[in-house]
Amino acid sequence: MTGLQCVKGMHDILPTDMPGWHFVEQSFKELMSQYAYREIRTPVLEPLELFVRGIGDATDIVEKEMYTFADKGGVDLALRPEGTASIVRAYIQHGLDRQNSINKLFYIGPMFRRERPARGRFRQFYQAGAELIGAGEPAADAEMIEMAVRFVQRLGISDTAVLINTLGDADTRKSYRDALRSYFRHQADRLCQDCIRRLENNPLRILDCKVTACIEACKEAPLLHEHVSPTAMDHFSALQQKLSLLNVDFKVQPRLVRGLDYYTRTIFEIQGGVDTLGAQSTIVGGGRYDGLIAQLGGKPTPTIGFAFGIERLLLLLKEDRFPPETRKIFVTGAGDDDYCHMVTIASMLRDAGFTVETPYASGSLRSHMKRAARSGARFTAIVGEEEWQTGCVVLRDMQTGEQEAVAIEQLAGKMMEKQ
RNA sequence: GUGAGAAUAGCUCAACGGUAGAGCUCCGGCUUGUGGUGCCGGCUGUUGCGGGUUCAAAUCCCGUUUCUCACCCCA
Repeated sequence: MTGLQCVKGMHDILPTDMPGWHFVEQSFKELMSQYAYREIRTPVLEPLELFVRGIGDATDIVEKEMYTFADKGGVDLALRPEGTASIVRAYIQHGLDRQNSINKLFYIGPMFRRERPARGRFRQFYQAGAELIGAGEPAADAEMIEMAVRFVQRLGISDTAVLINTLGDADTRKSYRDALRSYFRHQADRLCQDCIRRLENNPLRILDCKVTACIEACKEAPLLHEHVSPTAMDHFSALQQKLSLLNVDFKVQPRLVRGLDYYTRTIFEIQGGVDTLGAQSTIVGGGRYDGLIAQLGGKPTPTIGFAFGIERLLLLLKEDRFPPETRKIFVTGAGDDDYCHMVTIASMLRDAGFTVETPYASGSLRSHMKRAARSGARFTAIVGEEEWQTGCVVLRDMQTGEQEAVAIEQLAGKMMEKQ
């Protein structure tokens, strides 16, 4: 294992891994299409300022966990750490709101975060997500959550839980944060070191600390929902009613919070695979961020979205769910002189839509059959001089071992009916 | 970023101070027109890397890199 290798936290996705990737990506694209979402692709490289303004520099994120550098012209650039800010940038830049008052967008692509790597957590990882821009109604939230739930179901992941909460509006956050600070200042001697730091940085995070003493200290903490405006609470109730109508099971989790400031009102997570994923059991996360577009220079527009990391999701998938390779056939001759016959048949079958492999080396039919078996092809067609003369091939079903002579012009049809 | 564990053939692992091994995979053969089961044979390693201790290090010690687990963070 000497020599060149991947940069820390980066990983190769090898051909044997691909069935899972295709399954996830195609399932997601199909789902998005069913809800009339359209794909958008944005650059991996963005102005650093996009994330500074979008995510905020209050946390460690921008400073410590983003890949940033000064370009030769002196412009500060960043490898995108997430999808949302770029989507919003493109939305504003191209005036998408003038084409449609509602934009339903989805994306898939690599993101970059300079975190400590762990199982299912990489520094370059693939994320996919959906954004619904221009609809602030509870029905929009409901559809977003429903899509996320249907997606996870479609992948065959069971034992999941859908958690929802409301963070109220922008001013709710401020007043609640102040209330938490003044409450926890009097509890400071009970809190762990991390939480004492969170007290100034990000007091909401104290609420989901795992230390027993902190959990105790939280018990009498002021409740977020007491600070949420009646309007926002109505929004949240309406969302819950609609989710019930959509037959989506959910649990209100009043302590569910987000690290970033731009979230407003609805936030949600799907958790699953606690046994497999350990502490990283959140597989889909989303929420409403009605203030972000204005923050990035657009006109105020309500927006909600969700996103998931593909690597983490793949850890939960069972391989037998991936569709097997079908319509594959191995075509071989019986001797060196059959090359011409072999490639003619191969060509014909490719035109008919089959995946076709042929042997390159000369060798015994035996060795070619061995290769055919290892190729995973369902069928093998043998075309030797004998067959060529009579205008047929020997078609062998590699699963059952049955074989028969089939006329060349009937070959494609014959395989179709057998699959 | 903090703390802990791991690293041996392509893969899963054994050897735990005394010449580095197995299973699987891969390659070839077992009547030159029949594979996946069987039998026979073959390839592959500076034991992650660099130092140290020792007559002798995969094995003990130090450093380093990568991975893994928990924490931090989580867009």
